[in-house]
Amino acid sequence: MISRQAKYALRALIALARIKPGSAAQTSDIASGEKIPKKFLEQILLRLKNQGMVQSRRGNRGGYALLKPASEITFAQVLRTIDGPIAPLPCLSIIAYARCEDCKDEHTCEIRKVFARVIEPTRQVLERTTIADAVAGRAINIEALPVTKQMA
Amino acid sequence: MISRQAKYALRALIALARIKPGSAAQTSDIASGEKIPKKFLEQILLRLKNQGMVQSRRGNRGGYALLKPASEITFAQVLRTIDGPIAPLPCLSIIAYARCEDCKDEHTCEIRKVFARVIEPTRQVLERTTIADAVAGRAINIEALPVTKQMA
DNA sequence: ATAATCTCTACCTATATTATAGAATTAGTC
DNA sequence: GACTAATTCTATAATATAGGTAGAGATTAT
Repeated sequence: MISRQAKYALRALIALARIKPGSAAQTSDIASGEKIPKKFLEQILLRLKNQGMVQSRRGNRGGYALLKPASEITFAQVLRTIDGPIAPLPCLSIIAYARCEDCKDEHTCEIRKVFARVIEPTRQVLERTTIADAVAGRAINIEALPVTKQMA
Repeated sequence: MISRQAKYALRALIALARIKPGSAAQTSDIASGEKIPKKFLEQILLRLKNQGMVQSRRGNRGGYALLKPASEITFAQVLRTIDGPIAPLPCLSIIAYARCEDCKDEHTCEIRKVFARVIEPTRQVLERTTIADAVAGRAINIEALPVTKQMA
């Protein structure tokens, strides 16, 4: 399960992608429009800002706007920013690899092999699907994805 | 990330699948062999027993053994027993479906659509891979999986 | 009997999740 | 310049989850 926070982040980014380019949306508007607790959303937007996904303007008539084009913000980036690694095992994580302390041999670990097969298509989808895709209502078709070889 | 408990459960089941049929393995042996805290493993085996995956004998020379053939215990079953739903969103769960309270319309939710694509191949692998596969060292090849249509 | 083992319940600690509160800062507007 | 509306930042809190420990009780083989 992804966290509620991650879901909120995706919804907020989608909302920001929908506003007129050049304009900004205020936290309150997004919060009420998406039914997200306002002060909670503030923190989420702040994290997205620190990651360089959105920009903000303070003060009267301030608000948030996307910093990068929606087509360059992937679901994977958002999930990694909010929830951390996408991988089901530490030893399969790209952004936070860690050896399983209790694993005898990573290369022969059968559990790892199974989850390597699991995470592969997941990454394919999450890294190729962007906020723009979500806004446009075109989720990537899994059948169109090239099949890649097993990870090393 | 799957929980450590789930990883322990999988390893314990694999260990049980390796012992001589008809015999039993004791918690202590599995615990030391797999580097799992013994009392923690006890609880895990108990849960697996209550789910009908393993059987136990108490008292002197007691222990655990698989109740079902290893080829009939899937990774998905184990994960669901220990960690709960496999789905990334409540609204995509088979075993614990729940509407997202803050979702306007489930059928047009773009986030849901994306994660529906994500969970599909994951389920394919986890529901087809068994403890026997892991023991035999043959993880299912993702390329061999039939591609299915999008979920409704 | 007794020793070994599973069974069951309770407990504990640390961390993550999901928020809420409020003061500080900034920027537009009158 | 004062006012107001907004973000920024930090702190706090309630709740849940994860990971593990403890120990009494039940059961079985010897």
